[in-house]
Amino acid sequence: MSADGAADEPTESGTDDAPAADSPHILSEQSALGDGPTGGGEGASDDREEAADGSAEAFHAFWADVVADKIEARDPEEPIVIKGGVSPSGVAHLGNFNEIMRGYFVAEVLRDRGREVRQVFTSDDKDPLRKVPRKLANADGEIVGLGEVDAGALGRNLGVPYTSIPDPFGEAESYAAHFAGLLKADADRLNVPVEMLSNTDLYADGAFDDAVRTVLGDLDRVRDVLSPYQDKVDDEYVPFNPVCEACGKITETVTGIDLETETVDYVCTDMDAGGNTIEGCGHEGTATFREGKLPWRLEWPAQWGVLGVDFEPFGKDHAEGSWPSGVDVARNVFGEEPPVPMVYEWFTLNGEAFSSSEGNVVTVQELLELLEPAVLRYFFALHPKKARDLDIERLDQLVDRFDRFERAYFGEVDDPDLTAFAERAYPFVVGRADDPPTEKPIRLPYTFAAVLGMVDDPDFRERLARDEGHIPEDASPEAVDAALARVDQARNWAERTENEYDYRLQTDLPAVEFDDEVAAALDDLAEFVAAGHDGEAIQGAMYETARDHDVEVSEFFAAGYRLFFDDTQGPRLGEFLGELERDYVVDRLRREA
RNA sequence: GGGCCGGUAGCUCAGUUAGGGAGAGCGUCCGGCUUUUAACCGGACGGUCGGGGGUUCGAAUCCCUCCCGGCCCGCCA
Repeated sequence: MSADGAADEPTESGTDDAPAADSPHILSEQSALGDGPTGGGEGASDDREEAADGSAEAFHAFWADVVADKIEARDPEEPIVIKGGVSPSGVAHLGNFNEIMRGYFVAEVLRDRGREVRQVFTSDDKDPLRKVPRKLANADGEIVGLGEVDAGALGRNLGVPYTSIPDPFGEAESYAAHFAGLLKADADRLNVPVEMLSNTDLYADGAFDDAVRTVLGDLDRVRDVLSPYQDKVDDEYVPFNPVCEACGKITETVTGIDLETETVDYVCTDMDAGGNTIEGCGHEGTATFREGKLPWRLEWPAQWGVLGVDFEPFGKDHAEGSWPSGVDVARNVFGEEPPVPMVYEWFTLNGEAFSSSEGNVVTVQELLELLEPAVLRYFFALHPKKARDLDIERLDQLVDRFDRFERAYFGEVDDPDLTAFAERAYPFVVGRADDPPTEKPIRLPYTFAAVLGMVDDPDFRERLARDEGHIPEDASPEAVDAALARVDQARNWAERTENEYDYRLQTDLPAVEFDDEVAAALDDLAEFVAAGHDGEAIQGAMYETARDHDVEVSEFFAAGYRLFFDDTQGPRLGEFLGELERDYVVDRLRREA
C-alpha cells in the first residue's frame, strides 16, 4: 500500500510488468537476480526507485523470514499491518487457523527485527448466510448437530448478514459474534495476540465510505477492471449490495445511485445462492453506503486500503481466483499497492479434507487436550507450501518431531538443516522470541507418557518415569510437574483413538479363570513380589516362574495382562508392577482382590 | 481443456535458496537389556527422488515433456 506507485495515473500495471511479479507464491519462486545483498541482519535496502524487488535475499531457514524480507523491502510505515480473515461458518476448525498462525509467525519475526506490528483478523460477517450449516460449535467449542439448535430460525435467515442472525445458542449477540468468539478464544489458547475486527462494524463506522464512493463514482472503470474476471459484469452491473430494510437480506438489484446523498435505490429481488434461490421480499427502498456491502472482489482490496494491510496470507483457493483480480482492483480502482501475499497449502485431517458438514473437523480446543500448545504452534511453523496431514491416530509422530526439533535447538541433534531451522524458529514456536529458553524442558516421549497414563496415581507416574530415566535426578518439582502434564494429554489421545495404549489398570478383579499350572505360577509370583523386589527383578521372575511351572511364557504374560488390564496385551509388565503398590499387586496375583 | 501448486523409504517428513556423498524419525526385521510381550539401547533391511528426455564432467535440485493429486478458471466467499 504505502510503497511507491499509485500516483494519479493508474496505468496498466502498477509498477513493473513481468506477470510473475504478482505471483502470490512467494515461497516457491526461485527469484534470485538483483544485486546488492541485504547484508547480515539489516535488510531494508532503501532508495532505489523502480526495479522494486532488487536485492538478492539472504538464505533463511525459516520461511517467515523470507516473507518478512519481502515486507521490509517495501519500506512499510509502522505499525506494519498483517491481516487474515474468514467468513463465519458453523465451526472454527483448525484449517481456519492457518489464517491466524501463518500471519502470526511473520508478525513475530518482524517484531524480532524491531518493527511494530499490528495483526488483525477480519470476521467477514456482513456476508450473508448462504446455506444452513450441518454442524455447529457451541460456546464450549463442542461440535453439535443442528438438532441442538433452532434450525428453522437459521433457515429463515438465509441471505441475511451473519451479524443480523441470532446466535443459535442464544448467548452471544449474533451468529457472527458467537463464531468470532470461538476463534478469539482459540487464538488466546495459543497465546496469539490478534485483533478481531468485525466487517459489519467497519461498514457501520463508515470505514468503507470512501471505497464505496470510489466504486460507485466511476462505474465504468470498475466494470472494465472487473469484467475480465467475472462474466456477470456487464454495462448494468452495480457492485454494491444493500441490505433490505424490510426483510434484512442482502440484495443485489440496485436501481439508482445518488453520489450527493451517498445513497442507492434498490429492489429486494430473488437471489441465487449455490443452486438454491433465496427469495427477495420485493421491497423497494433506499440505503446509505453504510447499509450495504461491496462484493468480495472489491471488498477484499478495499479492506487492504482501509486497514493499510502490508501482508496477508490466504489459502490456495484464492491464489488463482480473487488474488489476481484483487491486485488489479487495488491498483486500478483504489490506486494503491496490494499487500505482500502468501499462499498456504491446505492440510487434511486424518487423510481427508476438513469438512464440517461431514464431521471431519477438529478444533484447537480439542487438540489442546491431546498435546501442548507449543506442539500445535510448531505444526504451523512448518513450511506453508507443503500439504500436510494432521493424523490424530499418529499424533505421537508429530510430538516426536517437535521433541526432536526442540532438541535440535539445544544442539543435541546431528542434523544441520533441522538445527538451522530450529535455531531460528524455536523461540517463536514457544512464544519466547525476546527471552529464549536456556534450558531444555523435560519431555517424556509421548508414547511412554501414554503408558504412564494407564494408571491415575501421580506418584506412580513419576516413579516409573524416573526409573526409566526420563526425569533427571535434580529436576525441580515444577519441571517434573510440567513434564508429567503430557501424561494426561497422551492418556486423552489413547482414549480418543482407542489405540494400543488405551489400557486401564483395573481397580477391581476382572472375571478370570486359569488352569492349575498358571494359577500356581501366579501364586509363586505373588510370593516373589511380596518378598520385595524391584520391577526389573519381577520381570525376570515372570519368565522363570513360567518355566518352573511348565507354562508358556506368552500364556503367563497373558494371564498377567488379564488380571491387571483385563486384556491379552499391555505394557512391559514387570517394571509396571514394580511401581504399583505392593499389597495391591500381591492380592491381585492371588486373585483375591 | 487452460493456469497455479504439490509428488523424496511402508508412514511422517528434511534436503531444491547456491547442481557434487540420497538423508532423519517412526514402523518392520535382527540383536541387546541374565529372561519372546509395546517404553530403553545397538544394527540391518528399505528409495528408478512420479515417468521420460535434455543441459552438464556431474541433476532430487536447472530446462522440456508426460503421468498423478489438490486448487482455480460460473456464482459466492
